[in-house]
This record gives sequence, C-alpha cells and structure tokens, in this order.
Amino acid sequence: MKYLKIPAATITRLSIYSRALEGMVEDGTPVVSSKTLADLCGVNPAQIRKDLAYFGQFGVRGVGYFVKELLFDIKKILGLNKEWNLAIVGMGNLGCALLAHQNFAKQGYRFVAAFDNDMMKVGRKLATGLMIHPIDELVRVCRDTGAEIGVICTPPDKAQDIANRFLEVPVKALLNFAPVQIQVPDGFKVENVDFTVKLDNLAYHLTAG
Amino acid sequence: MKYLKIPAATITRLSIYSRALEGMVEDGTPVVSSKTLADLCGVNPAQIRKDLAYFGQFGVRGVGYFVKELLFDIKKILGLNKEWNLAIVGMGNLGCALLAHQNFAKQGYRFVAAFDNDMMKVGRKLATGLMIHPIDELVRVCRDTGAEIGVICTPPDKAQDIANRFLEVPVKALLNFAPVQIQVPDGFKVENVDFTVKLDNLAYHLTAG
DNA sequence: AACTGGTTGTGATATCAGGCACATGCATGT
DNA sequence: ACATGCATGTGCCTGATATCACAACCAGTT
Repeated sequence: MKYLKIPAATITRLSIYSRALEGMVEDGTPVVSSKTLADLCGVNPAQIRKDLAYFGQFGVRGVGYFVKELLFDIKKILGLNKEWNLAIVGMGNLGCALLAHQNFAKQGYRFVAAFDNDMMKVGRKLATGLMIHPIDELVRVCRDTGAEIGVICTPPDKAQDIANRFLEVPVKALLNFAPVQIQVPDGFKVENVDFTVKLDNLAYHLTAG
Repeated sequence: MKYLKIPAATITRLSIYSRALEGMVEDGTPVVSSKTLADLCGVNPAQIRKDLAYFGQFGVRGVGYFVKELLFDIKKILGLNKEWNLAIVGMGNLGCALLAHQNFAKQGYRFVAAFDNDMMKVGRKLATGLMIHPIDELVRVCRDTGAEIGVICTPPDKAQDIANRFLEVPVKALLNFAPVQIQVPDGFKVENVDFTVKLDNLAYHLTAG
C-alpha cells in the first residue's frame, strides 16, 4: 500500500484535515462524515476518501469517521506520533517570533538549538532557556542536540551556506523562510515558506483576476 | 490572450522567477536563458517558456531573455508596478515580526493599518509610526487608509470573524497565518501561510521517505 | 549571402490529479 | 431475520498540468 506514489498534495491535505479534526476533538464531536469535513476544509468529499484510501480504510460505511481515531491515524501517517527536534538559524524578528510561537509546541515540534552570526546576540539566553550559538558551531550543536529539522530565517544571501552546513550534520529536512530556492541533493527535502510569493498571488488576483 | 485560464501554479512560479531575476539584476547579469533560470528555480526550462507564453513573447531566439526587461514584464503581469496597502490584525510575536520585516517593503508592500484586541497594545505606536487600533474600528480605518490586502495573524478561533470584517470593507484579498480554513464568497481570495503544514510535510518525508 | 550554433515558442504527448457515480457494507428498526 | 437508509471505498472518466521535441528564428561568422 505504502509503495505506490503518494501525491504531495495529499500529504498537505492530510495535514489540513488534522487541523479541522483537532477542532472537533475540542468541541467533543464524536463522528464526522467526509461531506462535513470536506466543507470545513474547502475540498471535495471524494477527495478526502481518496486521500485516506492511499493508507487504508478508516471509516465505517453508513456512519462516517470517528473523529479521535481518524485524527490519531492521520497523525501516525504523517509521523507526528513522536516529537521532532528543530534547529533555527537567524534570530531576527521572524526567527524570534517563530521560537515564541505556540503552534509549534502544540503539534509536537520542539526547538532544541538556535543560531545567529550577530555577536550582539550570540551567548544570549532566550525566554525558553535556549542559548544562541554562533553559526560556526552549527554542525556540532545540531549533532549534540539531535536536531532533525532545520529552520532557516536568514537573509537570502546566507541561506544556501546555512543549508550546506545542515546537510553536513546531516539534517535531512529544511524549512526555508528566505526568498531563494535552495539546492539540495536527493534524499534531502526543502519546504519553502515565502510570504511575498503568496502576496504576489493576491496582487495578481486583484489586478487581473 | 489574458482570457484563457492561467494556472495558479504559473502565477506562483512567475513570482519565484522574479526573485531569481532580482538577484541577477544585482549581479549585473544582462541576459539569461530559460535553461539557466530553470536550474536556479528548480523547474523544467520548457515550463518557464510555457508560463511566459500565456502572456506574450518576451525572449529572443538564439539569445535568451534580457534580465531587466523580463523582470519588469513579470512584475507588470503580477501587478507589482504599484504599491499595495496592507492592513494587519493581531500584533503578537508574529504580527510584529511581519511588520518589521524588510521583504515586504522591498517588494512594494506597505503596511497602512494595524489592529489588536489587547487593550494593553491598543493605542501604542509602533517603530514604523503606525498606531494599533482596536478591532472594532477595522472597517472604518481600512476604508480611511485605503487598505487593499488584509493580513491575519490572530489565533485560529478569531480568524473567521476578522475575515468577515475585511469582507465588509471590502478588502478582497487576505493573507491568513492562522491554521484554519477561512470561508469567503466568490470574488474574494485567501492565501494561507501555515508553517505547521509545511513541517508536517517534512515530518512525513522523514518518516515514510 | 549563405551557413552554423543556439535558444525561443509551441503543437503533440504523457502524466497526474480531481470528481462522478455506483456497488459495498454497516447500523438501526421492525 | 430482514429491509431500509446512509456514508464509505473505488473504478472510470474527464480535465488540467508538465514534459518532450521540433520548427522558427536571431546573431555572428565565413
């Protein structure tokens, strides 16, 4: 089952489903149909069933899906039944905001290392108890702390260099906030978060659309 | 030409091309081929030519594209030949970081209004000279300042309410950082920026491969 | 003026993702 | 025990998206 190719879009949607399901767990909703969940997530009901079908059977015909169970299963599929250790580079406004952000902890993502090149910042202790290390120590500290995912919040011209250091650790997954395309070898994975790209989409929509 | 449907993915890529081209302008590179640009952006060369073909002819056969010209044309396509006025709601860590972030200004996006419900924050003046308004004043202030794009940085449970207020202005484009799916009528557009979705993708990749 | 190298623009082709519609099967009630 | 209602799981179809491959075309050279 797992050996046929899963579309990347499916994984992204699973993640979105899990957000909606978390909300339902809080509300105490016990059961949900693909129709209801679809409306909430803005997709087609068949899409949800198809996405889940890649990984097995989770529903009860004539009834729907048990919310808690389905959430548990999706999290397991995504690999969220463990904590993930993050290392972050670039303690500017954005980097600090991410560190302080609640959503990460809530989803089981934990920052275990922070880096910056600014000597004014190095050695400072953050509110979380984390200390800021110089970037030269990245490889060593990441190994010591068991970092598994790298978060890049540096200016664009530094991003590739940072990525290369992460590759050396090796940290095989990178979340890149810098507005450049980072090159990595096979087996490594980069996800880009570029606000301005999203804004450009909106601007286009307002202009032409 | 503009009357056939343009894939959303094309618009996103145009935005990515423009980032790469900006770098080339700084380096003083005068001309670029679709091959070179493709390598830099991690896409297929034919993809670039196809994307551009939706909007006209921009290259010279046997030569390539003039960097400055192409950048100008792409920006014009995206509607970036003007400044866009942003209004932001939710002045937590993330909201403040976005306000201070350089990339927005560099791309012609300008914050003209800021809102929060926390009475400790309302009335405070930010470094940029912007004052924080209470959310009840959103509709009025957005109209006064000519806000065109709304940025939502509130907790998830407040996001839909904020969106509804923006619809009333009307602000027709929303950049949503809250991890929920926002419902809007036709003609309005929401772009979601959800870090945890991206992280989940990485987690899946590390887990399942 | 003709030739050559090189890159675009684009029709044709392959691949992929999404949506429909129905058979399958569970739960409830009689 | 059987019939009914309802939502899932899935084969098939349709449409969109990406890639290939080649003709069209420009610049520089002989």
